[in-house]
Amino acid sequence: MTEQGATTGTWTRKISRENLSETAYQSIRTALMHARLLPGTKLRLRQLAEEFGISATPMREALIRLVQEKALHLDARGTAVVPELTLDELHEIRGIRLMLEGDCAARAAVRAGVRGATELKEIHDGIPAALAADNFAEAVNLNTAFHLSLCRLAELPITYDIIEGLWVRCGPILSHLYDDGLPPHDGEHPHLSIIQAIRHGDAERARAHLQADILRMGAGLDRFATRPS
Amino acid sequence: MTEQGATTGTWTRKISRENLSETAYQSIRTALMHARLLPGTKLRLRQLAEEFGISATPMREALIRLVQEKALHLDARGTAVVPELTLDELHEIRGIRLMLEGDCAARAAVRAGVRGATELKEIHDGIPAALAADNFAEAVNLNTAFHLSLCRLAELPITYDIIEGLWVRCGPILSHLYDDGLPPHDGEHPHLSIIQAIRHGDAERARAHLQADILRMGAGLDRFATRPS
DNA sequence: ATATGTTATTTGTTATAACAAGCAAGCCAG
DNA sequence: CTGGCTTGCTTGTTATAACAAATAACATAT
Repeated sequence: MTEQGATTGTWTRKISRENLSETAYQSIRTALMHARLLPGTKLRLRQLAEEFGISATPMREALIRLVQEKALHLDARGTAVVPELTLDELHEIRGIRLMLEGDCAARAAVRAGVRGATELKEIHDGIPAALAADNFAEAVNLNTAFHLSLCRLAELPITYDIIEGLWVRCGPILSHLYDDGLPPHDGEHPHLSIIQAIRHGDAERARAHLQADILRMGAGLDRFATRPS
Repeated sequence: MTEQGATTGTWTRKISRENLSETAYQSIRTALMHARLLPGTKLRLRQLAEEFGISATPMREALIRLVQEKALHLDARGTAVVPELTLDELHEIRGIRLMLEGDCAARAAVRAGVRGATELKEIHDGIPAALAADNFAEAVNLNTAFHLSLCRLAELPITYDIIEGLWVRCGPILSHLYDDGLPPHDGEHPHLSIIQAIRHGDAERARAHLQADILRMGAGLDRFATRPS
């Protein structure tokens, strides 16, 4: 038989002991983050379970987890529903992001340097390409990926989880950005300024440009939050 | 029969339908926050369910929720266990708290004013009293209550939830503070400085004193985090 | 026609049992 | 006595069914 020493590299891949609930959880979560589920959508237990081809128990677990991170909420009946975001909530999230993502940008500039900059550049380059093809959804997804990748570079796992949670919550309303494209920018695209600051290891410039980018994007979103401020 | 108009006032009270899983969830959560569960403790599904007098299903739901907010984590087998906190994690949490709680303090000073100050004073006054009675556990709980009440005064619900989540995660290691009492302070107790700043509506002074308090408490905790920094 | 009461259906909640994987104790062979 | 195997038990995972509450549909009376 083939011994372990007889081959180089890994030929075994981890058998993902695929948890049914975990899989369902990830599916719904990325659907939320990719704006494929609109605010107000009801996620019914048995119906969803059938669509996923699983039983109610693991389906319920997936929904519970999403409710816990407030990516969904339960209505009076107990049905999971994609939440609407009030203007107040949107502003509060923006405030938190300015602090936490700002911190990540600053730290990424110190820790990631050139390596991180190229990684981000690669992601960002897809945005103009997607826009040229009128593929707004893809552009928005890449924008999300850009921000999250940046935060990952900071190597602050707890901070990262918080930020990702905020993005999941905002996901459903990102679909509104499709309505009339991404907000404009004057001069160089903010992402490029961020990338350059990181490449140069300039923490404070990275923070400032990232915060400017958050505010730019936020302006485009404000109009679409539900009225009851 | 008695008509509705025949009585004055309300004689009906809302019947809160108590969820089994919700109750179990809250129980474990406050146990964690009050440092009654030590790091490394295993929470076995059936065993816990029996202790709570419920079946496995709602018990599992409670554990899942706590795992989701990282108040617990699952070992390789899938058993829920009270997590240990590494020094890195502790430091990261402190950094986040400096920002978010700092913000809450500043905003509380503006929005809560004198009203909030008296509320906080009432909580804080219990601390020297508890210490005088050698009741460290109570003193630590009051300290937690002080910080969380302060954050509630800022009326930033999303921020508050994040902060509370961090406190839950730190809960189990707070028990180490019992070992040799709360960290000392020179001069006026930091809480009193915070309260005064809030009473005067001085946002920046409130922020500064709160951050000083976080650093003071953090110093007492550093020694006890698990080694693998 | 509207309002009210009744019934049927939908939907979340909990309990229970079958299942699978891991771990430990014990047993047998060397 | 030790190594490896088997057996049984513990523990998480999933499916299913009984249950309870809310909603919707329908019928009836005013």
